[in-house]
Amino acid sequence: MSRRQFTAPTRGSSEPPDDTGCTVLHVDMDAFYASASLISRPDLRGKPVIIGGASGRSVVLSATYEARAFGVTSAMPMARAQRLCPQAVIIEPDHRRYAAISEAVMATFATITDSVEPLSLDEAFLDVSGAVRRLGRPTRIAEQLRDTIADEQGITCSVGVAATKFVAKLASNLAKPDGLIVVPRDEVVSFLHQLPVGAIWGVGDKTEEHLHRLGLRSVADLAHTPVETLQRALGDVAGRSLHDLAWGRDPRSVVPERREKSIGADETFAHDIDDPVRIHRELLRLSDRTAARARSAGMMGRTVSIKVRFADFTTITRARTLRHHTDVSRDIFATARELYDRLGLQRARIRLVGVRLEGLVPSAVAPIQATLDEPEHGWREADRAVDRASARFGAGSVRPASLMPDRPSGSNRAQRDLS
DNA sequence: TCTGGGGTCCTACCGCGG
DNA sequence: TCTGCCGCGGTAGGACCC
Repeated sequence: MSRRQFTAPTRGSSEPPDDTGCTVLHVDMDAFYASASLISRPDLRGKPVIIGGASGRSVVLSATYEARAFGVTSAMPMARAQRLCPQAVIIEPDHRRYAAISEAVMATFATITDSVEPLSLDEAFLDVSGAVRRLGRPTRIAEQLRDTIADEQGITCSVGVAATKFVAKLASNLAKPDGLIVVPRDEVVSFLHQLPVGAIWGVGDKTEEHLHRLGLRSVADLAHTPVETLQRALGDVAGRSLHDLAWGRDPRSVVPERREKSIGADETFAHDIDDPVRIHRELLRLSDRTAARARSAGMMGRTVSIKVRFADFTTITRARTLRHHTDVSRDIFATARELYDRLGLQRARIRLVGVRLEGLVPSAVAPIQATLDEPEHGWREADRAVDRASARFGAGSVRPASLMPDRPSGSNRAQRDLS
């Protein structure tokens, strides 16, 4: 495997860049889902491959660089991706495999430093300041990391090495695929100022458009705009933060083990629906899934929110904060259903519904409130029994009657099951 | 072109209590 | 008793990320 060892960002010399003080590494797997899927399909290496669902409304999860050459990008509707690259092989996502590889990669990170901040399955920040004496300079650590991951997992990654998270992240992005970029401390400003505003982490389509309207196209433009002007345009926090980032100022440190603040599930229907019974059934299924995931994470939440997206793509959310924390499917469903019913939708055409549990705290510290109408062995125990059965016989082996497939009954009976 | 699913963070607004 | 101010929690929506 020929892999780029390092690249200085602003000069073409082959001298190793000065990485003094550059103790933040951003490691990002290259086309992670696609690379992981190809481990078991080596015959597809070097060919255009798209990872995504086969159903009409799914989008591209990832694509090999060969498919990207045809203009296929992640989050693009599958139908469009297939039009752009009809010869591409489509592979259904295998989330278990991705989670397993991610776990192994994170374990490799943990051998380098305790200070690992995962951002998602396929990327993380590492603070290697404590590892330099043991393992060598940051660039050396990054090289070793790339070799280890390639050897052990059979996939490549790109690494950015810098003094701050923000610059390390930009560097790994520019290093893709299969590269390593070090941004020496005294080159940060010149490195940043050559980039377009859209390269900044946190500047998406809307903000980029906004900045373009103000005549700001590069990070240098941003840096030389008075902070007050940016604050007027984007708000106090965003304006100040963008101005700081444009000068390479980023005080954020690597925070290991970030705790999740909400857990939820949503589902886009294959076709827009307007049948309240089907929507209630979907809310039940999503509430069930959300509660099971909260229990498996050992968390309980106090706010239940629902999301409804209509056929025209407008989206609304409604939330209710309960008196006590819960991880009980029945409680979450009852609240979600009430929130939905209160919308008073008269057969509006709905594209997506979602359920989310927010304000999470570890179950161990959440006060458990027994309700007056709850039997001695209450719904929490029933949920736990379902969790145990699911663990033993597979997810979905036990579920509410209304979620059983191929029911011969009509909507009246389904309605009763939900109540 | 026609937009998934999982999240986080920010802003604005409102009602409430001191 | 009324009014204004302020902080806070809750809610809704939007932008963004992978």
